[in-house]
Amino acid sequence: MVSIKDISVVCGVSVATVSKALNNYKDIGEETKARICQTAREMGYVPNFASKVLKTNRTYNLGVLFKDAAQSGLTHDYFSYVLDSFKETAEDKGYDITFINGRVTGNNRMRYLEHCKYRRFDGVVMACVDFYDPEVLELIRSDIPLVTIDHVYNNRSTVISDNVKGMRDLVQYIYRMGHRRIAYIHGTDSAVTQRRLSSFYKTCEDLGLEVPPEYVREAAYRDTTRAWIRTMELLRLKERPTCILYPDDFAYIGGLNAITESGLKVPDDISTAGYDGIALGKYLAPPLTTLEQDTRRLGMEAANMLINIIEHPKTTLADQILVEGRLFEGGSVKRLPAADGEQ
Amino acid sequence: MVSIKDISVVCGVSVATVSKALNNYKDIGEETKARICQTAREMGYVPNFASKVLKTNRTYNLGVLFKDAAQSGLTHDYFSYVLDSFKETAEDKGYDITFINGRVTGNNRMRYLEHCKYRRFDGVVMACVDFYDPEVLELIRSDIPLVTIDHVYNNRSTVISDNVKGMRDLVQYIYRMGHRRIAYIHGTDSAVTQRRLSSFYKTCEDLGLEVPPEYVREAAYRDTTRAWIRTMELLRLKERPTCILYPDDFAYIGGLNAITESGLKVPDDISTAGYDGIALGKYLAPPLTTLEQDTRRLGMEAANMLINIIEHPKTTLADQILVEGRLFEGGSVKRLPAADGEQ
DNA sequence: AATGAATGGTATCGATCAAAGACATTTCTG
DNA sequence: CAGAAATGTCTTTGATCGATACCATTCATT
Repeated sequence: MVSIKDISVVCGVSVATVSKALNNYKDIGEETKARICQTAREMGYVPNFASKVLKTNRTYNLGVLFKDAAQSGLTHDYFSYVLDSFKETAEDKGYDITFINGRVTGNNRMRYLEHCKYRRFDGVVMACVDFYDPEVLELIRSDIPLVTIDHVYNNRSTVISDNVKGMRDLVQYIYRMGHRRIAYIHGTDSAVTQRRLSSFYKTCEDLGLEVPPEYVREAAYRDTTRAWIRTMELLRLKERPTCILYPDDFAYIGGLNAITESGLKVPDDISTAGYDGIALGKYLAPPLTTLEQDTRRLGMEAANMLINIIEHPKTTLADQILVEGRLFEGGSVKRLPAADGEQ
Repeated sequence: MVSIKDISVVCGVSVATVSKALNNYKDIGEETKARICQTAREMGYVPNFASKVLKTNRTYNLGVLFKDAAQSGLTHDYFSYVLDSFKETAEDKGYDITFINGRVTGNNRMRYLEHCKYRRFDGVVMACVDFYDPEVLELIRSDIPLVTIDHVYNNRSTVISDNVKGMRDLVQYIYRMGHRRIAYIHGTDSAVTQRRLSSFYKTCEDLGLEVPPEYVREAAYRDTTRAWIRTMELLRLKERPTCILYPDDFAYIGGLNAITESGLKVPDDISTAGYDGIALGKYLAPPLTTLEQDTRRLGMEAANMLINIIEHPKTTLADQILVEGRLFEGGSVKRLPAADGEQ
């Protein structure tokens, strides 16, 4: 591997001069600079990242922490979109992406924070993690620049999908379609779930809908089996809902199977809606009505926010960006004759 | 940040001794070692990765190159599974994962190889890339330990999904189900496509099936629109096929829509089969018959292979691991009355 | 005196950075 | 106007980041 030392010898200058030439310092002769850069190129010089980091303490590497309950890893169809967009944006600005994990060295395991310190990430983004995990909290409390996605901590910047508005839009739409008996199979407890659930209740209340307790049930995100069970329970109720909301589009598939197996059809016999807007939903028959999260913008905003914190630590206060979703009108919500004269 | 220097001061020993203690050298007193390790822990010592790399030239970081034609990035539903498994395996062995890209620094863009050299990856895995891209070839020809997935190069190790056997299994199954007019919408030209396509022809020939040229058409992988068009073309043929094979499960969705829009039903009016075995396929109605690729094993083998090359460079020759898939019998292939007396 | 175990000294990896030096040019001063 | 001082431009020197590795040293034991 060729180093600046090698270049300095060839060009007959000192290493410092080479370093300056390659880093575009102003106090260097135009001609010398050109000659050095030219030589560097010819010799196939690639800077040594390790020694650079050692001196500058900047890695241009960002850590990504992600670990959902279902262990879906990179195959998570909401997060993988967000991450992809995050990656694109970060790479455009010269940052690389490395995954944070409980790094193994010998027989020791590093905690997340240790791993971040070890790799000297300039910053960290986290999503979908167990936000009460002590290791996660330790990372949050550290002084590493950090952005969370879909979870708010004190003094930490966040990009968050607007679940309150999203759920409201969804419920209002369903209401406008004439539904008055709306059930909600919600995800397990988390900040996201809480926000969606309270928005669900609030919106129903505003619309003058009563929500029988048995209409609200829990099933883990992306858990098709559980969604199947909950759907069956709802279908067996004496007063069956006319529309069921699911934790997410993927879990919905389980619900859809339950409905089909019960000899019912969407949307003729029962209406449904999901949440997320994953690719597959559009191709179901009928296409699933859902609240499409703006994954591109979520990832992009998170990356910009994080890089901003890294590059302007002084001027950046803990901030919060709310990213709105968009209602996707599939065909899974049937228009009912309005129960009380609404259009 | 605490360094071994700090520890050496506290313990009253030299930095060399601390280094030895922390790295489990044998020529060090048990007691001293214990004391040093204890102190290091108490002081919250985390080794400085950069200086370590500078001396040892080992980063324990692997580069991942992935860029498919459709730019699906991390959301690719075959690759994201492979990568996830690769990541798990690598992390278990103490390696981290970073994405390779045309890294941007200032106004220069690094080529893939430069990026790898810069980050000093111990090894590289590549999948789904344009294998004829000059930058990719440059990387292939370099001396960096490297494993490719689903593409064979001279002198480079590969993990490859057994597309020949996969396609054969699929076609034979369809034949056993009584089908004699089988169409194949294949992906665009690539090693994978070639293998599947020639296996398709070969198997048909072995089974004594003639394949009219108009039964074989092309549509890019994951391209639902193109699959829709090709399906429509096939459905309009005078002698319509009884079964259509698709490039992959995702593209199939486009085909399914074409079929539905034509007023036909799967499998009653026409049978279908995909390739890949993505999660969604099982939840379609009927579940899609497909050749499920063993993504877990592909990722795992690739990681093991790569780490093996890195850690035993001498003893490891360029190798090739074939990973078999598994036929998933969904319900999309209808049993037909056997045309010629087979069971 | 020879052996072996434990520990220490120090050059080194490849870059950056502050400070100093070389040299030419401009400005000042008597 | 000559010579000294100051200024500015470009380049070099050498310390430094934190760990490793080789070789040297110390001291107890055989």
